[in-house]
Amino acid sequence: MRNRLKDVAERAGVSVKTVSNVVNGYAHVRPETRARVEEALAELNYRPNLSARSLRSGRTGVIALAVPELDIPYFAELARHVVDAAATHDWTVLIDQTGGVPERERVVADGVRGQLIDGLIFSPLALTGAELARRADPRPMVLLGERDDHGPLDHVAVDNVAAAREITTHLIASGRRRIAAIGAQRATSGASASMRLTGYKQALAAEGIRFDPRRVASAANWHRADGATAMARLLESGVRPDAVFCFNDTLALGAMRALHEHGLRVPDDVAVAGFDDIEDGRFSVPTLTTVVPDKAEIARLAVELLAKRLATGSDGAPAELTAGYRVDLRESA
Amino acid sequence: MRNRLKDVAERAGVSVKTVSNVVNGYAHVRPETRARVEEALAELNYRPNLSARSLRSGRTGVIALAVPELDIPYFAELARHVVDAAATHDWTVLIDQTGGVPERERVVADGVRGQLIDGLIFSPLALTGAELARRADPRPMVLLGERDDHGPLDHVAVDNVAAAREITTHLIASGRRRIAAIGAQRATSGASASMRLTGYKQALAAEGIRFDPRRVASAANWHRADGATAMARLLESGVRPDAVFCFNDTLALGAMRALHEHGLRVPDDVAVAGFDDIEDGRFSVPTLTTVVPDKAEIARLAVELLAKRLATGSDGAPAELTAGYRVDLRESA
DNA sequence: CTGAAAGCGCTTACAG
DNA sequence: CTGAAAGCGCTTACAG
Repeated sequence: MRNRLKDVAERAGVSVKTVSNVVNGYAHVRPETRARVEEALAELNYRPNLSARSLRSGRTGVIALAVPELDIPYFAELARHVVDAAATHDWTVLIDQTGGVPERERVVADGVRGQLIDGLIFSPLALTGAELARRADPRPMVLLGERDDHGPLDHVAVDNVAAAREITTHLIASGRRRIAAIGAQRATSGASASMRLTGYKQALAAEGIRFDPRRVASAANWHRADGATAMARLLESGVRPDAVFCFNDTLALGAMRALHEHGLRVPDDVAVAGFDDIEDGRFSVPTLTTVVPDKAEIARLAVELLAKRLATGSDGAPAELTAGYRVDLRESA
Repeated sequence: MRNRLKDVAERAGVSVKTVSNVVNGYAHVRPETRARVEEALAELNYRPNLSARSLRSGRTGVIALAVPELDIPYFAELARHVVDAAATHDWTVLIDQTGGVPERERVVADGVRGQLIDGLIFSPLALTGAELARRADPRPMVLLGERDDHGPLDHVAVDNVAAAREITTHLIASGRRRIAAIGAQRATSGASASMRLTGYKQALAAEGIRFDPRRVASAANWHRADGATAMARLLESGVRPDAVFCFNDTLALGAMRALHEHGLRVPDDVAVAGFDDIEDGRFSVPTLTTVVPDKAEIARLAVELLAKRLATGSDGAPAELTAGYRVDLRESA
């Protein structure tokens, strides 16, 4: 059974143009004509061929979201919000996982998708702002996540320095002095790590606590296993923290696990704070004190930025939008 | 800057056909010609227009994965494996979230995507096998998740009854007798719940333990919050379980939280077992004993089934493939 | 308010 | 080994 516009037109006894008008909701179609067309549309179960439509119109109605990994809860939750926000524009979201691997990030930035997508929302880990700026793909791209080197690119972020400072200040205010940090990374892996480290240092300085680099544990990745390893390393190195600020929640959950294995209680012996507000942290034992970025707002702003570029043909100065956050005090600190 | 096949052809001084041959890797192009074309391709930064290509070929190279929610860790982990498996076929994956809402599931099954996708991998919750079988979309679809009523449809599943029986038997073998179950659902929400309940009952019967319906708590959804609520309800109802089999890991994590809030220790007072092997359960305190379905195999089998349909033009009897699982004994039971 | 026709960029028989 | 040309299904000026 064929069911092209042409077949519908023949069945309804009108021209292809008229069927197209009805399908696309244009006004100025006589009610009787419209009814006949709609009947034919239903009878043939007509579905527009999106390839043909986009070949003609230059738009596919598909945007891509590229994140390091979908099974990192933060990105899964973010993806869900992006899908929801995109739905308000009738856009479909195609999800790319880069693994944070430079080569795969480059491929994403350079538009491997060919003309499959209208635009890209990208959370890069490895690529620098300069590399991103000289991408070969002309389609609009919105960056997610904090960067210190963003070139002339739209981007949406949360004030990571302020948030990290605020939650560290809370640890200090609750009487902790030997505060460790987990999650430091070499500068190229996005800037979240360095900004959260900066906020941590600022809080210490403001309260007159000397920064001790031995209390900072790096983590190449931010999975639970990395948090557990880093915490164990810290404990076994002789540093005796009474609190630890983990740069994300999965690190924190891993750190809590390691503390448990070392016979230490949270928060009695060591207070633990995270960043991201993933669902796990609301049900862990103990529940996790964390920074709650407004993920829905991040997604909404990113999608709207893309919509604006798509509407204006990519003109205009790059936008730098900031989404809100709050610190949620729970049981762990 | 235009960069169609035609522009490349003009620059290289050959016909469009020859450029197409080079782009698509067909043999029989003279080396000098190939070199000239490749140079022109690079100079113009040529990207094929996927809309045009698929309008012509009838294939888009995109498959869809439809799951209830991406921020349910099991589905996020599964999605990651599907994306990986699809990559081996050079396919891109577009992800749909249905929320388990009947109307949205119907829209997915009936192929709203128009001709955007070549096939669909679908994990339905609300739709019955009969409803799925009479879908309006001719493109191949592979079902994920256990069903008792699968019509003539390809599907990939894990033996849920056996797995549930096995983990419940472990609880009994470790000396528990008052074993509760959390996660029962009315039949329409997929069949995972009813199959896991069946396996649970079979294990009790095999060991001569009377089934007590008061020990079964239902959960409309399977999030952590639902597990916590169900566990609390069970504890407050006067049932005094010494173990609980939760129908998935997020329920189990929520249940452990509720047990903690009621001052009960896991596993000393109450043993807890889950299903799914999400990453959280490997780092929770205590770590979670669970059924480990082979998610990579599920994804691989589903993608291969789709590939086969796509290759044979959808002919052939429906396939019913079973992926493996194992029970992983950890600290909670 | 409706129709006939061009053209989006590609692939693919068909010739040569 | 290479070229000229048709056609995939749609949208959109252009006529009427």
